[in-house]
Amino acid sequence: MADNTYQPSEAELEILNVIWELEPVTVRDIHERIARRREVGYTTVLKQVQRLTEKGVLAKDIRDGIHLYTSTAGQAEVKQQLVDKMLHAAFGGSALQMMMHALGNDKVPPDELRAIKNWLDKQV
Amino acid sequence: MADNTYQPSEAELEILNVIWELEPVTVRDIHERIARRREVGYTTVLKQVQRLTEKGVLAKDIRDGIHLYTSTAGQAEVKQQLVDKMLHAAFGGSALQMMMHALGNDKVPPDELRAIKNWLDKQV
DNA sequence: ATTTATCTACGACAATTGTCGTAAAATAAT
DNA sequence: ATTATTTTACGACAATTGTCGTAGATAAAT
Repeated sequence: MADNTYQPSEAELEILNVIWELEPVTVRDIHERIARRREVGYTTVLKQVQRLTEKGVLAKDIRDGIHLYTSTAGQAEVKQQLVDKMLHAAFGGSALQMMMHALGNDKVPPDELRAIKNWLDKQV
Repeated sequence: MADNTYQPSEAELEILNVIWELEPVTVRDIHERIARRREVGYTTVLKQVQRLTEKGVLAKDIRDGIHLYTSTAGQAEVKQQLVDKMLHAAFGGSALQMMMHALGNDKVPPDELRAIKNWLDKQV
């Protein structure tokens, strides 16, 4: 299995997101999902999936001749990782700074804000 | 000047951070700063700076034969941009999700949390 | 002025990323 | 069985990124 701290590229993350939601999945499944939102060739997705498998981030299981993929990387860990990296690279590790950029400018709906406050209350 | 929505790479951001703090700066300044934290050649930094300048993200002003650089990209905008991208790519646009990953696991000090709550109170 | 030291310009290179095309293999349809 | 369809494997390519080395230009020291 992959070490838990893989940093996927953008296209890779797009694929991982589908897998986390639907695993186990075929390449076709993934492509179908992604192609809803943007144009991309089947072989493009396939290649990306094969690379992720090579890297050990995905595991392949051939059942009845059908190639099924699952993730070996934990969703939470990967996302944590991504956030942490940005936190340090862009905000000097200040969660508050990041928050303000994430929430500050407009368009985060008020109920999101309220939900966050709620959650924070439970934390502290 | 660059359009306000440039997405710097990691090494580029590292440089931009120094510039935002100290501009106008020489390449030497930047290199000196970055070399404190990790080993990297002067020409490596120089090249990166030149590329950023080519892209229009930095502006160069030669005064008395000294090459001084400043940023044409707003710090807030660039960071906003980075956060927004991650917000959508990794968390389906849910600020709460992102928050929980940013703050949830461990090591954000309590006073940070309190500061964030404080700030949120003022927002809602 | 000549030499020395410092910067800048330029180009190079390997690794990664996003993207396909083509060919081979496997399945399904007739 | 033959043909057609679908999947997978493989390799290719251009763009980007991170990294320097070398050489030429500039400035400083003697």
